[in-house]
Amino acid sequence: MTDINQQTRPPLHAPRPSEAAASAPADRRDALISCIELFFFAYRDFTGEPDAVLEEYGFGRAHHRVLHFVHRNPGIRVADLLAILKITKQSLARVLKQLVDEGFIAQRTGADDRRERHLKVTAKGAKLASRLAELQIRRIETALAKAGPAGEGAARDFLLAMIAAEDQPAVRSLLRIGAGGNPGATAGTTGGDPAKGQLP
Amino acid sequence: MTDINQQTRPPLHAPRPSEAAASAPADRRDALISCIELFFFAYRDFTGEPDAVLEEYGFGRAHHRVLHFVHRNPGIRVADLLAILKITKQSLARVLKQLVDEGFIAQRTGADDRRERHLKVTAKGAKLASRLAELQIRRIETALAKAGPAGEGAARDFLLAMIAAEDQPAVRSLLRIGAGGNPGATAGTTGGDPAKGQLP
DNA sequence: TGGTTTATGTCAGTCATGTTGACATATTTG
DNA sequence: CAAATATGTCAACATGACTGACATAAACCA
Repeated sequence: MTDINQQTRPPLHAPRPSEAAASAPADRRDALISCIELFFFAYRDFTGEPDAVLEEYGFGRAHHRVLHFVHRNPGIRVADLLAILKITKQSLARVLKQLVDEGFIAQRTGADDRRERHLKVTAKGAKLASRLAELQIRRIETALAKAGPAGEGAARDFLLAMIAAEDQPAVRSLLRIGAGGNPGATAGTTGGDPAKGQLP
Repeated sequence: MTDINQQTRPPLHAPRPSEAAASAPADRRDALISCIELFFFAYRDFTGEPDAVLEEYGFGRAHHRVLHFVHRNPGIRVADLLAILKITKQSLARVLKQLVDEGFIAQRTGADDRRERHLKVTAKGAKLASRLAELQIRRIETALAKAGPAGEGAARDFLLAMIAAEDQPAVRSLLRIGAGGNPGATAGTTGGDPAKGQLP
């Protein structure tokens, strides 16, 4: 198997044609493209460690997402989970059923509206969710540290701004985040009660 | 269908037990957990627009990744692509075959070593790759702008630091990135020729 | 009250993308 | 020439997404 880390060949990249010219925009474009790639590699490694743990339980990425958001939002309804994950109820059903059957998540009929199912993690589920979160927290903590103290806010602003504009109010509400670091940029959109209306 | 954006219910989150206590670490933990969620939402939206375009062609995420790295690394060998993507040759074969059959990628037998296949995009492939890259570039450009001018470097450092330490040399080389923004943090690891040895 | 809407669950089939394992072919290398 | 290497290919399988159809219970409303 060709290891990515032991090669004795010339650099992979032929200099791109536009690169030699004194073109500032081409350099700029290159920098942005490398951000695309950084984001790809970063996300892959971000999920890598949890995936290894989940495998011990016979779970996958989908289980992690469900467990995480139920852990973070005790009493969440099925419909809310679907809205957050943006998957179909059939997709959710498969993994949720496993998590419930194996005792990681408990369901309870809604008191107000008895059609609703409210989900929360069991002690067992909380333990696994915390273990997985710990791995990602540590990685993020280290990465933020390397971005510097001032860089932490910037990194958060960057991630938030990467989210589609139409989803941002919901995400801000879900995460209890105020207006972004650069006020004015989203002015006009920030005119809502941050704690109400976006997600149930 | 419950829309994520029109609800009239109380806030989803019950305040977590640890939240009321004057615990700085719990707040810190919460902030980091919201980064986990930001990263999840950000990556999903990051790939959302390209996915919609790819669908027009009957392609998926896997096709985009292959097309992207071939576009960025003309003449790349199959083995190198496998090392970058970290998938099996069987997985690669399926999507690569489609891209070749449909004229987006061309193969050429290696001049030095005739066992090797060197891949590059065709004009048609370059056009699609550029179109997809443009979508992601614009999103990143906007997001970096919102992180502020000083935040741009921080965001890049953050993403790079999110990558597993053992992959960083290879990624730095692939992206032609020098040592990270915070010198000293990775000191000792940075002692290599940046343009050689990591990837072919 | 009774019909409609809503929240949820479930069956059945399909698709995309990853995996393992086995094996074939061409070419380079020792 | 034998062994190692780079690539390709067949077959089977797992995961996690999708669509479409239908069932049930509860709430809402005219």
